[in-house]
Amino acid sequence: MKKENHNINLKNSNLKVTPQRMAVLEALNNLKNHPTTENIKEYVVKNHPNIAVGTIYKTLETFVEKGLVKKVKTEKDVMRYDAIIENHHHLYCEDSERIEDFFDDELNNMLEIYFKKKKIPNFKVKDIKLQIIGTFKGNKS
Amino acid sequence: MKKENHNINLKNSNLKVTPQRMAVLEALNNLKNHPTTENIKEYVVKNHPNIAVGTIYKTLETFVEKGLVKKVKTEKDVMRYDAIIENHHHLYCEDSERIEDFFDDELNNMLEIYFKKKKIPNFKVKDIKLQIIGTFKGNKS
DNA sequence: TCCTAATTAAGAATTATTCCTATTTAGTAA
DNA sequence: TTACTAAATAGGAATAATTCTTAATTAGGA
Ligand SMILES: [Mn+2]
Ligand SMILES: [Mn+2]
Ligand SMILES: [Zn+2]
Ligand SMILES: [Zn+2]
Repeated sequence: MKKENHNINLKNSNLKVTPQRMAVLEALNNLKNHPTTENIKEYVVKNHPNIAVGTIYKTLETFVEKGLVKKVKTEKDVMRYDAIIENHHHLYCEDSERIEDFFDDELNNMLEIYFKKKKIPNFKVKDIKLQIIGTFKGNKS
Repeated sequence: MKKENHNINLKNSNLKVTPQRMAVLEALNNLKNHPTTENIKEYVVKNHPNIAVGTIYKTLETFVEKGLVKKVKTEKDVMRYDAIIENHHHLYCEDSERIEDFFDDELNNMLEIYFKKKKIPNFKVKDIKLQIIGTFKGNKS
């Protein structure tokens, strides 16, 4: 994703375009595996050695509020972020911190149809995400 | 769930039966909404005013290790625990901290069949959990 | 170019959780 | 029963992630 797009995304959200925000957006788009704030800091610091860590926290919070990024649910004490906004699911590795994206339109359709037919009493479904837990075969975990 | 069962669960896990562990188990079984450590502490303290908060953390960690309870994935900074071990899904309220259990064998079967047929490359599925996000209608949120 | 509300840097403060260690205790075996 | 000992707990210090505070800086508009 190019700088132009970041620029546009920020403006669309009524956010001032600052070097710090551009840097965090770039980190989010380049880092895989649903980065922690720490991961993002490490990436950003390369080009912006003077950025304050509080700014990164604040920036991420702002981005979540504006819907530019999403938080990823985990059972750990560190927050992780997802630069991909479109609906998708996650593969959680049982023995490492690896979390991969999983896209599957067929699955989404199946679930949509299922829950359209079978209502949940007293609950209005807005979104469904799968946590697919298991292990990655082969390559680096 | 009666005290007898707690007793048995602990012994089966090779854990000494202590008043503290009994109390935490009882709290877990009585508190709904996937309690935090704080919730559990508040409950336990009623009958065990002298329990140390560190003991509750340690006890919960031990229970998770032994598979007596599970952690619940959230995007918050407080851990939440689930006394229900059998496979089930969760309804997450968008506007509150409410998380309810959702059991659905038909859904589980559908998913099992789906993923049996459609393999995920390089990933061995062990477990699938749905996060069903939305809002509760009516009653107290 | 100037103005000002928004943003940032820096570091203190907070919160949840973990760690440490002296003391206590559950379970076991004499 | 009693004594023993590994395991568990209490109490409090330490840590780690995150949030808060405030003075200085800056982006974007007039
Ligand atoms: Mn979490
Ligand atoms: Mn924390
Ligand atoms: Zn993702
Ligand atoms: Zn549950």
